[in-house]
Amino acid sequence: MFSKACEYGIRAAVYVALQSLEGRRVSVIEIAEEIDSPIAFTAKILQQLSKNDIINSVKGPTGGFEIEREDMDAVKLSKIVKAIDGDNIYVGCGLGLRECNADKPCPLHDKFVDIRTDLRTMLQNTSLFELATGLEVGLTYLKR
Amino acid sequence: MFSKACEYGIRAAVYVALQSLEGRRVSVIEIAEEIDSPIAFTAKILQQLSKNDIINSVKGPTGGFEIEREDMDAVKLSKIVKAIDGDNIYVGCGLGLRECNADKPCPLHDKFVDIRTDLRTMLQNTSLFELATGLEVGLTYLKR
DNA sequence: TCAATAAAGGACATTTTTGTCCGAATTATA
DNA sequence: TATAATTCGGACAAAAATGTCCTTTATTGA
Repeated sequence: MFSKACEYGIRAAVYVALQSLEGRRVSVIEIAEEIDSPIAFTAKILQQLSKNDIINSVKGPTGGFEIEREDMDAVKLSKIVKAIDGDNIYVGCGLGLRECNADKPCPLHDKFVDIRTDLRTMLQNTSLFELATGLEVGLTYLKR
Repeated sequence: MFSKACEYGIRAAVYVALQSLEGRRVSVIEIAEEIDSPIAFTAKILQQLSKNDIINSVKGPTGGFEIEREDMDAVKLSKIVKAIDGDNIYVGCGLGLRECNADKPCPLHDKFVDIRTDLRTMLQNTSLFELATGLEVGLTYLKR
């Protein structure tokens, strides 16, 4: 569904949000540890998130990654997915046709439209804050 | 969503079904031409489909691929997807966690369950026959 | 100012996916 | 029986995704 990079990216962003709620800025090493991901690869992904204004990065001692409380509401999953995987998941054709649409549909088009729309809606409506609070309360997990 | 191999596999299977409805057995070359896919790669995928009893293959002159009318009903998309991509798409965790379930859910678990279930249901309920007939009537397309 | 800390960035390595090539096996038909 | 058409199977090639390493840059605080 999502690429590995995107999975790590979402998990990392949620962890950063959770810690920012506690007022803590976190390092790549801590993030990778807490979401169980390869450190250097995670660092690359965090750079992408930072460049796409999804999280903030601060260099130097006491540096790390963080996200403002208001951005947690503004940043929806769709923004993260688009930044890392592009939007082909919920825009492209299920069978890989370039020009698949209601006028010239692939055999799966109609059946796919609903699922794709549900997925898009879910990603566009789910904020980082929402996901972070579930974690905060101990209802959800980011590892294993 | 699906791998390229799986996209080609579904398109190939639908084309074989369509031609079998007309009583024609088709070659790899014709299939690749009609679904706009790389020939040799498509040949490998057809082998997989054949080994998984999704389509039949016949060697030698006048040989090619075909599928029985009754198998078109029995073969659902889920069988093709499982044969090529495995069932991780609609079974695995959206964020890549190995042990994600209702007891120990990832932050996206609840929101993903519905979409994943819809996808699984759709794949399990859609037969090759159904897809082939849409093509036959000229309502859908396999190229571009 | 200097040392230590942390992200940024580039080069490289590994693995997986996608794709190609070619000879072997099978079989219809002349 | 010989030939040609076709799939099968293995080895190889290329591209993309995943992952690592090391140097540079920025910044803090002693």
